Amino acid sequence: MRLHASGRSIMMRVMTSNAVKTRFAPSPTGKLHLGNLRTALFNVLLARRDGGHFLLRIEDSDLARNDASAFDAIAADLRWLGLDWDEGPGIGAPQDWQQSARAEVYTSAADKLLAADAAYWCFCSQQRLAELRAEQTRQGKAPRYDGCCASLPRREADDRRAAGEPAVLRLRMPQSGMLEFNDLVRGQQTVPADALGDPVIQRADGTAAFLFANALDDGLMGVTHVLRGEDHLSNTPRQQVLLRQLGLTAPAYGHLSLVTDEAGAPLSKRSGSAGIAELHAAGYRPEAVLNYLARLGNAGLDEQLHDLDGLARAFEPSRLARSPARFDRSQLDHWQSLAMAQADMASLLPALTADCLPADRRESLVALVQPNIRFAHELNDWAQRLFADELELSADAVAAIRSRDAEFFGQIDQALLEASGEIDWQVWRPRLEALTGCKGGKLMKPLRFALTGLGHGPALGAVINLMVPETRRTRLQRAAAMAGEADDA
RNA sequence: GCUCCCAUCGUCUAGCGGUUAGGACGCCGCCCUCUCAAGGCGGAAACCGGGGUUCAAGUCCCCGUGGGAGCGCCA
Repeated sequence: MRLHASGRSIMMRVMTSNAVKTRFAPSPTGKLHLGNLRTALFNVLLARRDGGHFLLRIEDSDLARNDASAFDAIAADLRWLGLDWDEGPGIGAPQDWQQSARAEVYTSAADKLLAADAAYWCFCSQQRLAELRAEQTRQGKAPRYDGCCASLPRREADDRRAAGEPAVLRLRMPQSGMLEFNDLVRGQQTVPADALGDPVIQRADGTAAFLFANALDDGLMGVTHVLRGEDHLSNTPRQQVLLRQLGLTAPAYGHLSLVTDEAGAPLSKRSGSAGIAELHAAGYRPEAVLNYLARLGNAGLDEQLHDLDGLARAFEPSRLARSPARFDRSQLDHWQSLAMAQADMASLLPALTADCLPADRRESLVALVQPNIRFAHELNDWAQRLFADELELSADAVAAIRSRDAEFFGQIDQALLEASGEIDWQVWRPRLEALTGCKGGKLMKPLRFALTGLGHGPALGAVINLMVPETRRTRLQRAAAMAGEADDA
């Protein structure tokens, strides 16, 4: 795996000393979708707002599902959007941010919990657990561990383990009372303690379960604020108990509502249509995606396109929506249009790959059509349209051209021949109107179609100036021929 | 089934007891323009239902309904 933090991130790390630290902790099991990405973004915004750090932690403790290419894809997506991390891949040792490199950390914390009797060995077979769940479900009760092994004497448990009997480690949860915490976005939360069973924190193979590794790392790494999906809401009390037993400070948690697809169904790792890589490939600009996502389920921002710092300034977790938010392509497109309108030349030129135009007109073309396009690849359509030898004419174009006669195009062609260099459309338009006897749209529409094949586009005077004179002639003569045919017919 | 979360225009949302229920995207119309885009102006469009509390409820409470999550040796 190759991961590098940007220079800017390293600078941030050195220059900031604020205690706030947020994190994004994906497991490399699939690609990021917009919901994941929004979670990452919100954590970045919170860190930025308070001048804190953002940590990218790779949660690959479950080795079987680890996937190096997924890992790279996640990093690539985040980097594309400029969501750089101050701590994580590319910075320091893997032990600082990759769970598969931290096995000893989890083992030693597990030992501590065991020693404090905050956790216990459970020898229940998977079969027994399955039967237990089935029975509980049948009785209409919530399926959860019944505490069968909770009171096993430590001595006996140790003997059974020594004898090679497989066992998992479970965390002792309070049996009664209420578990409370204050959620950054949802406010005060209360869960009855008896609704929660004792969760497995270490698997039989000795690896740490998600609940455990995730909370422990937050505590150990000094994470102060965690914004995560609402699917973790009910994990929170367990993680808090866990950290308390270890004497670690739990971060403040805030739970974000889901992002659903356009049909209202939950986004999955398989939702290809809303995948980041797909949006990238489709030509969406990172600023557009960022500005759209920053407002999804979030109010309080103005209608301007902002960079990360601008978005961060107005970020406030308690203002985040608690209800699910639906992905809406037309709103993303709106931000894409704004982003395109404000894009700078340097970021647009690489997208212009068509080679049918003179090198010295590349920038002029971009400047001319930028206000008319939504995606950079459309530059190539315009390049073809204005500079290619061949121009395909639609039925509409043909009809518009045939609405004038051959003389019309011939006159314009001849007149334009006399023009040298830049033509001043303020002068030339009235001149052509007088020459052809056609005013306004009667002149412009057929001319536009003859020259570009389209009925709309940038100001025609500018289009004419940008075009190569020979191409202009070819097209006018072709139009004259077509109009002539119409006369004959 | 149990526990928890959620519910305002099609969509994203403002609203934190008294509002002509506001904005944005999209849509429609007009203006501008050769045209498109942009911009300007205008329009259609919402409080899930039922009970309370209150002089007054989108706003507070309860019950429904609908949606979602969790209840795993997944993360």
